[in-house]
Amino acid sequence: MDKSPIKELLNEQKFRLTSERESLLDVFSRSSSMVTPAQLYELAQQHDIRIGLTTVYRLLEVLTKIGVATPFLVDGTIYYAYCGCNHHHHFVCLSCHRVTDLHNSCPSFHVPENFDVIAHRSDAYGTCPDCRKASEVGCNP
Amino acid sequence: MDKSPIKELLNEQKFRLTSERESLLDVFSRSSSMVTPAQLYELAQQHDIRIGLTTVYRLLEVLTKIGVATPFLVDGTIYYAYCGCNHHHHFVCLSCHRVTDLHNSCPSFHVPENFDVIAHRSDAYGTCPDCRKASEVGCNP
DNA sequence: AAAATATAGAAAATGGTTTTCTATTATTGA
DNA sequence: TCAATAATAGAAAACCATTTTCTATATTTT
Repeated sequence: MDKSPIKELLNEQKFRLTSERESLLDVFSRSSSMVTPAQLYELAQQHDIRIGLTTVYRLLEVLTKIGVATPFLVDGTIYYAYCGCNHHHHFVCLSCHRVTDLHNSCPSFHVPENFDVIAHRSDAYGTCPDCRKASEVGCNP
Repeated sequence: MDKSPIKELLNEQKFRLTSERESLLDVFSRSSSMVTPAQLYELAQQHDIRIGLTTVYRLLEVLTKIGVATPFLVDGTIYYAYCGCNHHHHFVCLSCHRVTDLHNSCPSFHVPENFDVIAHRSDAYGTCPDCRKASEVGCNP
């Protein structure tokens, strides 16, 4: 993956792309599901990346600030999805938490006078093909 | 406000609308901003409603389950907005957390084959007229 | 009315997240 | 290049929102 655009975004706000963050970012960007900080920490360890949990929290924080990560609240727990550098919407599987990027056109919000829209979220939730199949097969009472 | 549709929704899942919940629901539904559990607890106390913080958490939990409350994650903290019984979208002021209901048509999500959309969220974030004015006036360096 | 079920609330426990502090590492600037 | 400044890493402790326990009370159901 090309990290230079992310590096630029980071630099704009005086954030540094250290080797720890770079490896962690690699793991994060390759994950097809959204992950909790603890899960990302776990993932990193499986890839022999030795970093502290604190570092994971801090990376997710800066990535969220620059828009490369997006936090999701599902059933009370906070997950982060890797979003790269361009705006899009998401389909989130409520069963396996896999995230599929959607490239629909953005909805138009008709807000009252003098309201200033500076961001929006527009995401779909449901069941992905795999989980759908699994639930159909496994449902044997 | 008419609580009977909410009461029905609660009953469907064997939840009870006790007097504590009823008063708390009144306060919650009249709040124009989204609130944290602690803030709702605070609000209740100001209205001389003596309930425990635990009860606030539990009410928000059941209201979320029946779709009458919606949790929002803003800057790492979880807020709940009162949503009543009909689906709509939201404008959230990032400054004062006031919530304005939007009644736009729902966006159409074009998902790949065999993806099953069962819910969606589509919300706008920005600055409300009051906060916009405040920031313009108060910005005196 | 009696039995079963759900709720209220205080107190304690839990656990995700943040803070603190020190040692490194990277960037700036003389 | 060599300081000086600023940002980061990481372990440990602190913090605090949320959940769990447990007992008493209230509401449904039978």
